[in-house]
Amino acid sequence: MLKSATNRANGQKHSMAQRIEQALLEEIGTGDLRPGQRLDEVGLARRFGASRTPVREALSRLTAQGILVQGERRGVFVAEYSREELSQIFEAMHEIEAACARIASQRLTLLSRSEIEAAQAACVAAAEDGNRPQYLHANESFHLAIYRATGNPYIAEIASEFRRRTGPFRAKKFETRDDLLASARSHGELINDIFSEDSATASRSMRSHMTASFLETLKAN
Amino acid sequence: MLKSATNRANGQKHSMAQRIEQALLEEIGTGDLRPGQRLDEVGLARRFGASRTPVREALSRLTAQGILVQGERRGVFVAEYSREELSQIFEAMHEIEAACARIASQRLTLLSRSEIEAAQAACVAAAEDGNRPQYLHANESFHLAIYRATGNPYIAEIASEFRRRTGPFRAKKFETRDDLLASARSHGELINDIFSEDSATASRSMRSHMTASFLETLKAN
DNA sequence: TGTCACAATTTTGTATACAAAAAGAAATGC
DNA sequence: GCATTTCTTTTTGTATACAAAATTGTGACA
Repeated sequence: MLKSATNRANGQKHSMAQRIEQALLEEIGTGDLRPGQRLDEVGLARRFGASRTPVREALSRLTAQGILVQGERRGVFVAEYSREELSQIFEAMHEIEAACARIASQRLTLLSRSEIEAAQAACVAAAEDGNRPQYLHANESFHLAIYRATGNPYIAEIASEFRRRTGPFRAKKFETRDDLLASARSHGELINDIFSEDSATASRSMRSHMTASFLETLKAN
Repeated sequence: MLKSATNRANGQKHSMAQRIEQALLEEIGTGDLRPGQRLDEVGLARRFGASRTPVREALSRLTAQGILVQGERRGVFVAEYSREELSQIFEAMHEIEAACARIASQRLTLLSRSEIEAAQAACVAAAEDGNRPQYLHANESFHLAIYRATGNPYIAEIASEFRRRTGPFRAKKFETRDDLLASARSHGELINDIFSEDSATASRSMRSHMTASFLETLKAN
């Protein structure tokens, strides 16, 4: 297959490698690709109508981010964590998220306040509709809005990365409409504390939100 | 060039792509490759006696880690940060390192205590000799020992990553023998506080160590 | 002298080929 | 029947080729 059939044949402005990376990230995030599942280079290449080269590049980058892992034997797999590992990852997230909440509460601007509130409104709407995929998306936006509110893209990036890594595990805990409503309520309290302009309160509140989230996640896995 | 000339021709058990990644990481860490410098694919390929394929893989992974950045125009560059960006990165490190110190102080084992003490002894020795490269290495080991003492490989990895990213900037501040001695003394206080078994003290002490380090780094850049 | 067009060059992304290594399967010996 | 060896198949890593895009260089023309 010649180059001419790759880039412009579809509507994307990104390279094939980037598109594959995004697509895999999406499928892992939504749980279409399960933890522990093997990713076959030639299979993916066929699926995306590309050669192994861009597939390899995508896998390599996802591996560098810890989303995928190089198996002991052969092949690349969707990262799979034991309860012990999951607890360590959540401990790390716990720390980062708490720091984000503290910094965000110290630096709130009108813009970031609005973004957080808008995201929360979307969460509530999706929860009331019992629309799971929409809630998952709104929930990500909500946390991203808090990360952005820190004004520090480096912390925000770390936090997002952990969120991507734990996506498939956290996703499982949103089964019923009540799960969504409970999560949205929890957001509400969190917002109050972040907007309270007392950074210690904000940080403590985020810790408690994360602890709850972790317990739910453990139950669902 | 055929494959037979690649893997076993040298003494490494890693793939060419991994060796290139390591080599570049090393050179960036020591400052041989300066921030802002362009990395040419074909040039690197020639230099390592390989083709563009493994070079590309190495660059791609280093880019995913934020060590390198994709230039606006063409080419991949060693990441270069403005004072503003540097301050944001140090803020993030600040948070992570403080969390590490706190957790480490809560979980100290005989082993991790010994590792930290051994690393510090190496720092002191290198500082007294005025041996800069050796001090740089011992300094890394010291901080790595603290990260390991958290018992949490995920936090440790984040902390290490930041350390790699800021390596070339921090390295500049160790010019004279007195710089090394001052840094080693600062470690001494930090150890005392981490070993004090009061995690709040440990965290506060690390914050002050990092703040000092940041000020020194800013002066040197 | 400046600017526009257009040719030459470099750089990037992808495809394909192939050899080494590993895993799996079949055959051989005990 | 089980262990060991040998043969196949799959998978991985790398080299090379090539076309599209971007950059640079060059010259014509106003």
